[in-house]
Amino acid sequence: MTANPRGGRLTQAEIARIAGVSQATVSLVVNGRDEALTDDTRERVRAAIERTGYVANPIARVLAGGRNKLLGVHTFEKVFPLNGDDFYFPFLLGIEEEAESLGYDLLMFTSSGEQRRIFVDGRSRLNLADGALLLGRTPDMAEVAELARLGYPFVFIGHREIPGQALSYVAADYTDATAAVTRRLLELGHRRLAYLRLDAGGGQPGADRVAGYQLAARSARLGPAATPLWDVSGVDEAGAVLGDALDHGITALLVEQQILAEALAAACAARSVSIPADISVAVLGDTIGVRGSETDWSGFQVPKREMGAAATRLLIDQLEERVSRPHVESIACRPVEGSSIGPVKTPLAGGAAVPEPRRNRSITE
Amino acid sequence: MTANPRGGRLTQAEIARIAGVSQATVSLVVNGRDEALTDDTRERVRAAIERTGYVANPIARVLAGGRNKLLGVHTFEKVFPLNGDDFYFPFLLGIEEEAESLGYDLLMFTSSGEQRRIFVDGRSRLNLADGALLLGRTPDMAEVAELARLGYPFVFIGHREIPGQALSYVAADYTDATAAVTRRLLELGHRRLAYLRLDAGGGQPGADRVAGYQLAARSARLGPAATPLWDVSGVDEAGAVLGDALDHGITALLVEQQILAEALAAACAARSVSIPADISVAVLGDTIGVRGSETDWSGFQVPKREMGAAATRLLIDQLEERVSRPHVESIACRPVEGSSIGPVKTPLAGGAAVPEPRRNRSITE
DNA sequence: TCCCTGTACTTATAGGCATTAATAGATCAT
DNA sequence: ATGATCTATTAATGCCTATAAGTACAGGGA
Repeated sequence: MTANPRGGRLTQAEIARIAGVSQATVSLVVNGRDEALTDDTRERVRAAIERTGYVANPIARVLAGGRNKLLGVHTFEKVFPLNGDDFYFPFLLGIEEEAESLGYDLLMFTSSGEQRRIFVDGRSRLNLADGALLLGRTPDMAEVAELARLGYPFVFIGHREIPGQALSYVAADYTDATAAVTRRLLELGHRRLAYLRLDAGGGQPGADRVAGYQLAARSARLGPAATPLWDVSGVDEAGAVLGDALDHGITALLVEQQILAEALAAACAARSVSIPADISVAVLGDTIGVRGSETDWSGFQVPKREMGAAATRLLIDQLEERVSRPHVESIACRPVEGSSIGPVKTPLAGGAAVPEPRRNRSITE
Repeated sequence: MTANPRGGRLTQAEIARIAGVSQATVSLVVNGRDEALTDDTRERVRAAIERTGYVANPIARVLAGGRNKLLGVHTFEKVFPLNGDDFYFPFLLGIEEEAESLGYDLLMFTSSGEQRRIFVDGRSRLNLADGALLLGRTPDMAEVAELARLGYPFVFIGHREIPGQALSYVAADYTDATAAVTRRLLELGHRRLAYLRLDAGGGQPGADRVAGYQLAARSARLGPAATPLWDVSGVDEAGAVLGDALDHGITALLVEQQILAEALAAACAARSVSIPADISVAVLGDTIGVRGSETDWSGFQVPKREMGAAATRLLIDQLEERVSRPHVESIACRPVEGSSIGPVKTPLAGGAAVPEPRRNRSITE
């Protein structure tokens, strides 16, 4: 709170004194509820505000039950991570742009620990803001559920579900995007595909992608056996996975994480296997841990910026009661043509199921 | 504000009612100032708190305390820029960490336009926070001066001066760091150096670097003529600059912007000139516009994270009146040994001044 | 008995704002 | 002139907590 040049704090009472009106009148002007006021009164108050640079104290405002045009941003991990990972950056970009254009400021909550908590001692500091945007790869859903139960307005960025609790969220349509990539590969003549993911995939977004993959496969009358799902436990397994794929006549890979695709590319280079001439590889948008790439990967991109903007818009719409809560919004992913997929090399007579991989490549579902 | 499950809000007054004491007594227990209380009273209050799950409302708490534990962050350009430039990122990292550990949250001000304004309609939203951190390559110093005039507590990240106005800022010691790099080159036997910068350099930080360069040169009894300053108008000029340098027997370059150094590296590669065997190149910390590099540049790094942390600490110290305002802090840059400088190839007999470059390479000062 | 000194609390207030009920003043009809 | 009806503004209240100031009571000394 700024001290005014003359010592005392800058409050509505002070403005009122300067303008020769009551504190209540200042409050009316500040909040635009000044229809009833004389132009003269309004102007005197405005002039005093202008001259002093007065701004309402958000704390007092919240306490008094008002709104403060502050949007909370809670991330379940550090916003600005040490390792230079850009995960949050594009989201924040969209959030900032949209908040800016709608006249809201951002309140970024800091909190210690790797896993950040909303509730500390049973209370949430989010209350400082009118509503909040929640981001994070590893949210504590118990905390989110509690927040929802309390009726606090928030929008999650990313598809999140709580059983028996409807949530507001803005999600990329991974299912649709993955289905589109899968169909594209089928169009190119591929009949033996595999879906690869690290560490059993990334929660709900991962599950959505797999759903799209299987959906497209079923539509093309490819059964589960012909469209396997391989869990890879680390990028160092890339070589072995590639071997398995080639051994079993797989001609196209859908890879959830780009970092895994990069490892595959290295493995391909080592064996003189060409992408896409020998094998097509599509990347499904997850760029965790990647900084730059030699390859122009085909697949799709997650519209992070748009998601951030849409979530911000949605939250503000809810706060200003233009949209009922909860509300879900879906954003299409940006398809990337790229150069890592191509027509199948030697189309096989369809129908032969893909055999089990040799080693610890488990097939899920 | 969290609602009590049973409908009414859970306040100290409510706890007091349950425990049969006054609200003030509850406050005393909550804040551990209960030395004067009977064990019995204390226990009754504690039991009531326990049973209801009451926790003090942080908002009312700060209102009563007069501070809101909010630190404003104002950037004179977009915080999250479109082009993926990480300029602000490391600063924010340090700010976030320090704010977190000192119990402050961050209020990021959004505002439209490329050049962001502190004052909109004659008022400053910074007042929302207890104090603010200011960042930016192109600050509007008139606005900063106005802020200082109003007595608003702020700390600038980066060396900034306003004539006749003392400011608080945390700056990297470019002068010292550049002097150190220069001395290192002199130790390696170089006697013909040049300082290269794009677009007439980067304001105050640029001026500080040049000062360090010239300081070290003078100490080594090299006059201005032997230590020229070349302004380069664009990276596409790198080839020509390199030609000039080689023609004139210059063996070491101090390059303000890494992006210019990258262009020089490309030019060297094109002419089969080796860095550092044929020419030494030191980079003076400015990484604007660079994403990754093939070269392990010698020179120094700007301690952005430390600067952010130090500025945050300084601001909080000022707010909590442990340090008087204004206050200036200097942070040493991290020297980088790197592999782009080496001993001079063919030491010349010293003393010969560097001739003027042929073309539009102007020598400043 | 009266005063004094603690002790164990309570009362009152501030902190800055939003909001509602109340009031003074002006206008109008009767 | 009197009340009725508006209109512009203010006084009062609540939000929840921390804290300074105050009070009631007990015990001890003179």
